[in-house]
Amino acid sequence: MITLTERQRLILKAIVRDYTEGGNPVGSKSLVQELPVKVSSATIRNEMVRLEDLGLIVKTHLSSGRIPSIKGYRYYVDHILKPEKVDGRDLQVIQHSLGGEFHKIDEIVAQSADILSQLTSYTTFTLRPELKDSRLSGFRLVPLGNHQVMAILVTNNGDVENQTFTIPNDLTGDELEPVVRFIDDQLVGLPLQDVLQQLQREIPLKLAKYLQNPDGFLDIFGSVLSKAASERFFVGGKLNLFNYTAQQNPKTLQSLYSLLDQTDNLANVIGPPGQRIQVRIGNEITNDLLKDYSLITATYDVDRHGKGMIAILGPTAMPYSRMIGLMGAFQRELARKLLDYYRYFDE
Amino acid sequence: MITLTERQRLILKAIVRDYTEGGNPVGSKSLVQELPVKVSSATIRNEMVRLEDLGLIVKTHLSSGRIPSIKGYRYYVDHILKPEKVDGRDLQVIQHSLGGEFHKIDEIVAQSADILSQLTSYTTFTLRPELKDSRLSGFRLVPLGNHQVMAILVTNNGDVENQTFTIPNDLTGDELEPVVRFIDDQLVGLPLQDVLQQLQREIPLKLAKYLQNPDGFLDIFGSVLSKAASERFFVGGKLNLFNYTAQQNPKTLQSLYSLLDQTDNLANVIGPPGQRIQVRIGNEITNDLLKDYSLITATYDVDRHGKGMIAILGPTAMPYSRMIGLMGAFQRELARKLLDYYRYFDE
DNA sequence: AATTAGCACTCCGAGCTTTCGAGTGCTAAT
DNA sequence: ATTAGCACTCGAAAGCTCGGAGTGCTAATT
Repeated sequence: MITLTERQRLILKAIVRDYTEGGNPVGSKSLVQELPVKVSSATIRNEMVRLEDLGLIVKTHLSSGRIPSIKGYRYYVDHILKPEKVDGRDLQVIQHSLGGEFHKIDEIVAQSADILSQLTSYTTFTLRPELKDSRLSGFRLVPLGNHQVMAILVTNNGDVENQTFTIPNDLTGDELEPVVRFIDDQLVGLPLQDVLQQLQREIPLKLAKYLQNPDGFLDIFGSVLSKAASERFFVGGKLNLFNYTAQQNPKTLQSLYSLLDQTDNLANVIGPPGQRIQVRIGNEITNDLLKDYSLITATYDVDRHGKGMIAILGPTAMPYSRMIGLMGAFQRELARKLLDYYRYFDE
Repeated sequence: MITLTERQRLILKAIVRDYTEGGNPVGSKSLVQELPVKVSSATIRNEMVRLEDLGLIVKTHLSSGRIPSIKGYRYYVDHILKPEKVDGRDLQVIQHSLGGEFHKIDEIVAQSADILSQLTSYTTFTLRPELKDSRLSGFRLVPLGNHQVMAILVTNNGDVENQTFTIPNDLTGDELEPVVRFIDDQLVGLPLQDVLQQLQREIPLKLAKYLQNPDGFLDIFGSVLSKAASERFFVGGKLNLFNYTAQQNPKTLQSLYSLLDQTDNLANVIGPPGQRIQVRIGNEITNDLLKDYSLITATYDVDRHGKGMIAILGPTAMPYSRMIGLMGAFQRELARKLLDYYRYFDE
């Protein structure tokens, strides 16, 4: 456990702030003017030697100013930083953008990623409230004519998933009736996870009683079901990558872009829902591509409708204080909006 | 009209090829070895002076080798180039990727953009066969319970568009019946364009006979309808931008990315369906951001189901011959696949 | 014991110079 | 009409200088 004197903390704080704002290593002379205590540059230099011994700041070369190390950011975030009160205008932007009418959870969550990236100028991810606790509340097969049929799956949370299939022969209501009855009797009310499991074994057996050849139906049902039960990430502000990654080589940028396009990887990056707000800095992120970035994640809680996540990806030199304040506000607003949305389906 | 001697054409052709492959300005000495005719470097230099006077090649500085000008590429494409026979493996990739089973036109067309970008290492756009000639062949309102209703629109080409709406009160079959009857009687069979027009004036009036308060329904119907009637572009290989644009500054790259993300702009870039294969080079493209790139567009024809487009965006120094050959093959394969797909809905 | 002034030392980066090689245009000879 | 020969040009890479910002250390001061 590292303990710092008050003056050392002030110096570390000032170094973090200066470097984050200006992007240049910070020297002892410029600190003299900024510190609230009156000391000479030589004293600051002596203190900096101690901070460096503790591994909190480093030099870029033998006679350069100092920049915070990962450990330094860590200490700053854990022990110095106070979340900034969120700006009134920012709050207004959030409330206004979430204020409109939405017809899908996914729309709200996708929109959230965009707002957050706009407010931060960084890249953001959002994950909708987990689907694993959702229950199947309805399934429809709508014949569209022309050898097409649309399968629609509805959950108790109001999520709707659908897919159109082309089939060899048109279906009639009579053929569908036993299938629909089977679903209603046996599966409605079960968590999607359970249905997904049963799909492997029980369902084909049971369905055999109702249908001659259940394979076609199983494909359709399984496909919509797994679509409905899969996690979905939304990414906002991909273009912002260009802004905070300027000095890097283009290959790295390309890899990053590619990472952000494969949204199924993002689950590993963000990690499971956890404490309310979490900051991971540099190599604390379990992905080598992101070892020079920082990731702020937050879990939002929509009561019994599950938990979701929001995340901000940016440079390690990031205005953490503002970001964390913003995250807190967003967390609350999003949870509130979603609760409001879910009210429809609770009655 | 420019006329060149045979030797001049050979020189221009070699310059285009060398520069396209190597990326460096081409000098007289290296050409000596490559030309099929035996001449000295001095002779080539003399010829190059003439080609430069005609504006077909330029120097990057006073004593550098030559690179083709836009006019030079133009001449090459129009008068020298022969489309390369498409590689057997490439053809196999195309056929295999289009060979699978699809449930939507859009899936096929989106997949096409990906295949083409993979084969070319460039960025590609595809536009599905125009929807404007599609006719409305069905409309459904499916109550999902929980204050939700799904609107489904089907066209005679088998396109299905759907959207879920949250409504204040649950609908019953009885309430929907007159609306569905109205659509069937009055609108089914009409081109989507016509329906869209009527939506402004006639439909609200006529609907008043059937429904007390038609506004809610009009919103829903209009929303799905305009979704169904809108053009949609698919972009493939956005990441490839990083490869063929390396030397450019990152700001340009960012703008380009942004352009490709706003797919509604792409209609202007690609232009209307036209001749079968068209090459636009540098400033011939009506978009300043693309003035250092080339665009190859092709129109594919699916008989009475309309025409669509495919396009390749790459550097001006592009292996045109291979690209055009590939474009031709792709054009045919895609048209064939789509015809095959449409067969279902023709019966 | 903590702080500070003074100073020699380090290193980066911007700008300048040098050098090398590839390429050109021109002239005169073939 | 073609070619050999040659002086000339320019860019890119490598080497150089120099100023500025910053450091650590020592000795003096509080």
